[in-house]
Amino acid sequence: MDLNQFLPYQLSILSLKISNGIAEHYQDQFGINISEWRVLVILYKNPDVTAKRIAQLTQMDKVRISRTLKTLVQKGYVAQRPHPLDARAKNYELNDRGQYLMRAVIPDALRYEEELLSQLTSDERDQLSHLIGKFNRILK
Amino acid sequence: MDLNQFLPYQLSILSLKISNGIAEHYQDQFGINISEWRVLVILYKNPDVTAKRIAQLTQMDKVRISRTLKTLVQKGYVAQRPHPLDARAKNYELNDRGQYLMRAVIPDALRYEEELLSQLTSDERDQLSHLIGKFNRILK
DNA sequence: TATTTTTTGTTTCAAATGAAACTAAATATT
DNA sequence: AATATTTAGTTTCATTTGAAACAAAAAATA
Repeated sequence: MDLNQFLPYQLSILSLKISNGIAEHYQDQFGINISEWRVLVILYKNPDVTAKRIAQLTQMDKVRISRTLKTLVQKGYVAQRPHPLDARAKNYELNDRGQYLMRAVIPDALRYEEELLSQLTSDERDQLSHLIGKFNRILK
Repeated sequence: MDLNQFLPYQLSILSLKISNGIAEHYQDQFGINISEWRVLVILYKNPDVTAKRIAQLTQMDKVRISRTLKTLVQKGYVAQRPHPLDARAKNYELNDRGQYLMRAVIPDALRYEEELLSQLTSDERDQLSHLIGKFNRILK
């Protein structure tokens, strides 16, 4: 009964450790916070997403998503268009400025990840990505 | 350059997924929030800890720790005593009520973890615990 | 040993957060 | 078709959060 090993606890500490370091860097370097970063990643990968879809993909609160999208539109990184099938929803996508931003941020992010992953063996890297995938499937 | 695979991002989503589910349960069942839970875990494992030590162990902000400890003392789960060597600091430890609480909470927490881990193979479980340990060493 | 710097922890205050209530539209039910 | 229910997203408001300023003690330096 070793609580030091308690998984959710360990995982949240680990996740905090990693994102604490990253958050400050993003703010200083690009003027975006973690919420904005998460939403930008989704928008970068997905052409037309609604707030609901972002909620599903990020596990973020809908209020937070609503406000983050508003900010990103105000900052001029994101375009919003009416949803063709649902008048309540909007489709969001990166505009040119957003694309440009992401092309600056991503290499930076990947460099950080690289630095972290370089300290794992190739087997460990495989295991890690396998485990993350598996957990995400388990947790719906 | 697959951002879906971006580790810090994946990890924070995963960690959120897991703790979102847990947080509500702890609040309903035991009236404690995640901050309190984290500090209680530390106090359960360590006999005499200061706020500083808790910060090191949990990655939590010092203001949050200060307030969480105050709450836990008020709720009657934690005793505080002057630090023998440093008049600025205090030593904290679970009192009887705190011990009693943890003996109720822990089996519950472990049951949840069990449920999660039962969906991994024995190899995957080993890999997971190895990886968490390794990351924690890498990240100081 | 007097003075400066650093460390530990708390308080203040402005910003971030999210539950609850709300609007408006879509879907289901009668 | 009319009405009720559910869904998508926003606003309000009370709470949580943490940066910055602070107090007090310890450690370092002169």
